[in-house]
Amino acid sequence: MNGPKAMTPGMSILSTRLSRLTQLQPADVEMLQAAERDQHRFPARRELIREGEPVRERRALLSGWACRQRILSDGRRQILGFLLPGDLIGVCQHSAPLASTTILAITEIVTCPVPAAEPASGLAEAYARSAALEEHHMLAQITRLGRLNACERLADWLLETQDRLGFVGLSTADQFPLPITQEMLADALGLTSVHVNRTLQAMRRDGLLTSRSGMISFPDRRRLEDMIDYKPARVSAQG
Amino acid sequence: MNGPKAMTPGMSILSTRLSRLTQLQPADVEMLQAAERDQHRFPARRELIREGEPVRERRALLSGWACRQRILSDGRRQILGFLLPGDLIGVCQHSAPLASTTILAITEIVTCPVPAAEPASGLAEAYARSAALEEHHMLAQITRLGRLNACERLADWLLETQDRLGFVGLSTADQFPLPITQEMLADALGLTSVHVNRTLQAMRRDGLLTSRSGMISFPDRRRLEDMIDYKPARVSAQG
DNA sequence: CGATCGTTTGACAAGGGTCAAAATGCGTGG
DNA sequence: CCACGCATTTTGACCCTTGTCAAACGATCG
Repeated sequence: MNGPKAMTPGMSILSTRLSRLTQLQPADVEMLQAAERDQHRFPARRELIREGEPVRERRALLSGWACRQRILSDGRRQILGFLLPGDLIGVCQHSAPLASTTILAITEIVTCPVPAAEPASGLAEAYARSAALEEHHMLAQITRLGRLNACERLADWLLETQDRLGFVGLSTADQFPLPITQEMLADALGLTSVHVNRTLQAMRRDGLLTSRSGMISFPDRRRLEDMIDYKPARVSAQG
Repeated sequence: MNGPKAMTPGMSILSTRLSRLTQLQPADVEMLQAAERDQHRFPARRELIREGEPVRERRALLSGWACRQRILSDGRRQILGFLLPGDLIGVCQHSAPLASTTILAITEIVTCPVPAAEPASGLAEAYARSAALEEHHMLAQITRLGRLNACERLADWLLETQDRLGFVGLSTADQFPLPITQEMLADALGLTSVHVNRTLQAMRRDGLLTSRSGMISFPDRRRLEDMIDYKPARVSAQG
């Protein structure tokens, strides 16, 4: 578990990501950067929100990894998705919302509050596009679990994750951090950790990926993309 | 394929569902009922929206079933979710949205336009809660595909579907219409139609369900619920 | 230098997939 | 009212991907 060290303390990840989602007014960027100064730190393994409880406040992730998860009554776990730096947590349009999932810090994480947006403002548009992206990820997850085999699931998820990290400048062209265990990967991809392990080994043998000390890289990303017909997320006609 | 006949032509399904989601002003209800008069009919198998194309208008489903689906390059299909009477289609907060999935009419369907809502109005709240419910269904779908076996997937999906239909008065306590083929069920649940068939037979043998001419009923719904630890959707602290 | 967590390996089992064909149901037209 | 044609459901035999259980190995940290 060595992700946090690899990530910068998040100087302005939130405003970076949101202004890449849509053009923001300078006043909005300032407001976001002010909010980012109000940082709150959580240790790894801490639950931020528990499924079914009222959502108190809207927060954004500035650094570290978190996940949304559900535990079944017999102990099986499903990781519904991962939260990466720049992502919004619990931002939702209706009043009195209940948390739809538990949110768990994977590494140590830093969060900040998310300023409220005027209706129809650029900021509101950015939040809406962020939500649309999140929906896109959920749909991708459904397709992965429903119709892809183990190798395809891994490839698809890794490509998506590299894109998401790259979007906020946390992935270089050739490598990115992966601060999660194979067991978490298994719980996210609907597999067992044993099978994830074997599939990763096979992919390494085939030259599809290499990894060392929590960093992943693709010798030939194009080949991976072609293998599973990967398409990057696209949510709006503008940008 | 005999669902449509079993459903009423949708006198006021939309306003019924939305006002069950949150308290609405009489003026809002009137506006919705006016919108419902502007009906548009689509034949079964027609694509309403194609993935990646701009979303032109917001519509609501008044009667019939539709689904959101994705086709992989080699022909595999994943059904991401089903749209039932009262559901909103393509309602989204940001400008210039692109359709995240193709939407396909399963039976013949009737739709109407969805009136725009004032920010912070009761109507806006209703739309937001509808979106939250939709997110809930996607999360349930992820858990189903990731961590439930074939029988559990069927049971979980059937219970959820009965609840959704019951919410708009389309399910009596003991039976509800299921106007879809086993192959569609397979594409939704990440299985093959052969396996869906065998699993359904096993469930009938075990007295978990009975079906005849497109109607499903549960001899003992409680038993099914206990079997998979089913919890009905809950999205807001109020109601 | 144990203790602990995570990764790796092996042998075996099983849930679910594949392929192909038969049976059933159903709408249509004569 | 019957017969035909198509879609859907059902069945059988066989196989493969993935899961299970258990143990060994490796790294990291107090």
